[in-house]
Amino acid sequence: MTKLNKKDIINALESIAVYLEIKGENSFKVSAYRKAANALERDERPLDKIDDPAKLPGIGKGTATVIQELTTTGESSLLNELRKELPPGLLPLLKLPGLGGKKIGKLYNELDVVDAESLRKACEEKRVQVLPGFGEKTEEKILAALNASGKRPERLPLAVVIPVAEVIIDRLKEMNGIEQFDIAGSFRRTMETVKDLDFIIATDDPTGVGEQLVSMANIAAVSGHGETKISMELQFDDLVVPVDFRLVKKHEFVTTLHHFTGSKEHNVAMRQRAKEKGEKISEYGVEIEETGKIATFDSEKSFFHHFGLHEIPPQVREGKDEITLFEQQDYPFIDVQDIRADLHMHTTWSDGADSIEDMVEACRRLGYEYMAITDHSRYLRVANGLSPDRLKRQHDHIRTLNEQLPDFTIFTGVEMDILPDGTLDYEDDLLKEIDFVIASIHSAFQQNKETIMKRLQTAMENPYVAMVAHPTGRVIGRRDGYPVDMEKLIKMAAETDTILELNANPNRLDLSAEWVKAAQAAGAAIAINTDAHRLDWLRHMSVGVKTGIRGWLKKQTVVNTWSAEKLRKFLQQKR
DNA sequence: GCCGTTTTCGGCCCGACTGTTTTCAGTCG
Repeated sequence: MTKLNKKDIINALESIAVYLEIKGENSFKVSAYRKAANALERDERPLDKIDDPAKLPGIGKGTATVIQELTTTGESSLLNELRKELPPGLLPLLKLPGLGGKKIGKLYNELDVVDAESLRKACEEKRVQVLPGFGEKTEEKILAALNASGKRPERLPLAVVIPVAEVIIDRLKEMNGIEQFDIAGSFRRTMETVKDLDFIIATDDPTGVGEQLVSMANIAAVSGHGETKISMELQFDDLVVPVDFRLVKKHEFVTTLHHFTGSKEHNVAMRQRAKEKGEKISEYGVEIEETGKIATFDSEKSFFHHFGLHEIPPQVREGKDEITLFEQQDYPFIDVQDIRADLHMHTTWSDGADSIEDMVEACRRLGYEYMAITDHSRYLRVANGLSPDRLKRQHDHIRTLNEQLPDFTIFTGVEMDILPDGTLDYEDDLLKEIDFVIASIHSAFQQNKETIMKRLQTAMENPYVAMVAHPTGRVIGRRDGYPVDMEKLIKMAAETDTILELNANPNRLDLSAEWVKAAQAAGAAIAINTDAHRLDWLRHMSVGVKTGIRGWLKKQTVVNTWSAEKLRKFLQQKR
C-alpha cells in the first residue's frame, strides 16, 4: 500500500467531486466534497496531527469516512467505484470554458464522448449541435476551446500582468462618464499569479462606458457584453490577458469591489456572518431582511464596521480565520508608508541601468531616510561584478556623496555571491569596511539541498553578512530556484541575527508570503527590498509590502521601517 | 453531503450572461 500524503487526499476528494458533478449528482453534494477538500487544505496541521477530521467545519460523517479510508488503506472505495463507472478522460474536459458537469454528462451519455479526442470527433461530425441544450454555437466554442487548450498558461505571473493593468488604468482615466474605478480580484489580493484582471467601474452611463471599453486598442476578442459586465481578451504581442469589467452605480461601488476582490472563500464566510444577523450580502449592497432595505457603504472600512469588524486588508481575505480575528482587534500590519529605506539595488557600476546619483535622488523623492547601494561582487562577471579595487573606489564615491546630504544616509553595500564551493566572494578584511553586506546565490542551482544549505550557513555565520537576498532564488512561472530547507534557514537566520529578504520584484516575491509568516513566527528579521536594476523598479516596493501583508507581516519585524541608527546597532551586535 | 438554541428536515451565496429556448438551464466567478 502506498502511503498518501495530505495533498493526495485533498486531490482524491476533489476528484470525487468532479466525478459526481459529471454524474449529475445533487450540486450541494458535489460542493460538500469540495468543501471537505478545502477544509483539509486550510487546516495547517499535517495529516497525522488531525485525529478526527469530522471536527473540522465542512467535514461530516460521510467525508470523514472517505478520508479515514484513504489514510488507512490508501484507497477510496467510492472513488474506485466512480472510476469504474466513468472514463477518467472526462475529467480534464471540465477545464474547457463553457463545459460543466451537466453538459459533459450529456455528451458522455448521448454521444459516448470519453475524452478530448472523442469530443473533437463528435464536434467535427456535427453530432454535438443536435443534442438538446446544445447548438451550433456551443459546438463551435467547444472546438475552439479544444484547439486553444494547452497553448496558453492557465495563470499568469503577477509581474506579467502589472504592466497590462497599468495600461488599462491609464485608459480608464481618459474615458468619459467614469466616476470611480478600481482593480479587484486576485490582482488586488496580490496573489503571485492571476487568471484574469477584474475592474470595477462606477458610472451613471453604463452603455456609454461600455461602448468606450469595447472600442479600446489591443482587443483580441469580446467574449461577453451585457448591461453590467463586459468580458474581453486583450493582446500585447504574444501575451493574451482576459479582462472583466463590472459597471455599477456609484453607491454600489464598495460592495461590488469587495465582492469581486474575494476570495470566494472569504465572501462565503462574510455572507454566513451576515445571515446570522438577518442580512444578505450581494455585490449591490447589504439587504436587511426584516425591512427589505439595501444598505450601501462609502468605503470598505465602513462595510466591515457594519459587521463589527476592523478593516481586513485584501491580501488576507482568504476565508481562513481572518474574520474572527478582526472582531477583536486591529492588526499591526506593515504599511508602505512605514518604509524608510530600500536596502538592495544596482547601478551602472555593475548591471544596473542608472547612476548612483539618480538612484539616490529617486529614493529621496520616495521619502526614504536612508538606502544602500548594493552592486554585484566580482564572481558575477556577466553582471560586471566589482573587483575589490572598484568596490573600494565606489564606496569612496558614496562616502563623498553622503557628506553632501545632511538629511539622508547612503549605506555602502554589496550583493556578494556565495560561490559554488561554499566560500564567499570577498575576504573579511574587505567586508568589515562595508555598511551593508548582502549574500546571495546566483550559481550552481542544481546542487543538492545539503550543499546549498552549507553555502547559506557559511554566509549566515559570517559576522559581516547582514542579509541573505532572495532566499530561494525562484522566478515565478519560470524556475523553481535552488533546493532550500526553509525551516532550517529561518532558524539559522534567527539564531545568527541575519536578515532575510522579502524581494519585492514581482517576478521573485522571495520570500513568499507563507515563508514570511514562518520567518516572523521564528523571530527572524526581514527586509523588504526592490533589488532595482533601474529607476522605475524602485516602485515595486508596494508589491513587496503587500506580499508581506499576505504573510501577516508586522511593521516591527521589517528592519527598513527602523531608523538608520537602530539598523546600524542591529548590524553591529552581530559583528 | 453538511448543518442546526428558532430547525434532525430543508435549506445550502448570489447574480450575470450566453445560448438555447419560447421562459430557462448551465456555466462562471
